[in-house]
Amino acid sequence: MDFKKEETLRRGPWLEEEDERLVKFITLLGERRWDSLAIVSGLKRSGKSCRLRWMNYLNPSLKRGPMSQEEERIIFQLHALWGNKWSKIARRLPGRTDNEIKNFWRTHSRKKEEAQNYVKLFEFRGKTGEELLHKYKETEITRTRTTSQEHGFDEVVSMESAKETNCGICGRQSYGVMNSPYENRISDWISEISPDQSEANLSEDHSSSSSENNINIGTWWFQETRDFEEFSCSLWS
DNA sequence: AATGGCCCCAACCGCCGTTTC
DNA sequence: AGAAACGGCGGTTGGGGCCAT
Repeated sequence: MDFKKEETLRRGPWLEEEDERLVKFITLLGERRWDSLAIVSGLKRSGKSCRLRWMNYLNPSLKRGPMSQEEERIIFQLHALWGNKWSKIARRLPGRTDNEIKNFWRTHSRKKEEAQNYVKLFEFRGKTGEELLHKYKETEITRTRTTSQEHGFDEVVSMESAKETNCGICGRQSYGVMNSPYENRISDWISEISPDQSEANLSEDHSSSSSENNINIGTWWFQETRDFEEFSCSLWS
């Protein structure tokens, strides 16, 4: 890339004004031609950086907040199946990004591994280790709840709730997806520009969420891997 | 109150495959 | 056909926040 051009590019955390400008231009021009979009918008960012910011943070279809148990289970199982194919795994979890899943995995796989090592150690000493696993799960639930509260979300649905389990990976609301002030602002920007379109997207989300399916994904997925793949793919169509 | 260590996650980097011209 | 631009992906980094000391 041109050295002079690169020299003037901004890096590091995005400012609110930059986010707002980016959202406006994406709404006008669409999610493509990122280099051109970066230039036209006047943002002193690379196209790649703009794309990443949108894909990983600004896109209103993204979920916020901690992973549900169902999501965690899916991540662990798919990782066992596919390895570090984060984007592939992310496609099975609408609203979650590869980056998010990658970060989640790095954090929690280590914890889980540690817990399992303890279990092995205690089993070796003649104990069951179930108590430790239980303890681990408890701390994870506590973590999840406090994290949600820290971020100021409107509602937190218990990870044990039957509603959430039944809705699986269907829709944002079924996850107890909450509206952080920042997320609300992004939605406002978009609706300011094209209220019709955002409305349409919302209703589309609703229909594609297929809550009528009422399927407990977590319990049957491993017996019905193929069906699940088809089901989750259909969420994206 | 200061500080050092740890965790989390947004952002960046480099590579590679695909698309466009 | 080939070069350049674009987009996607996985790995890595850096900074902010939290917590224990």
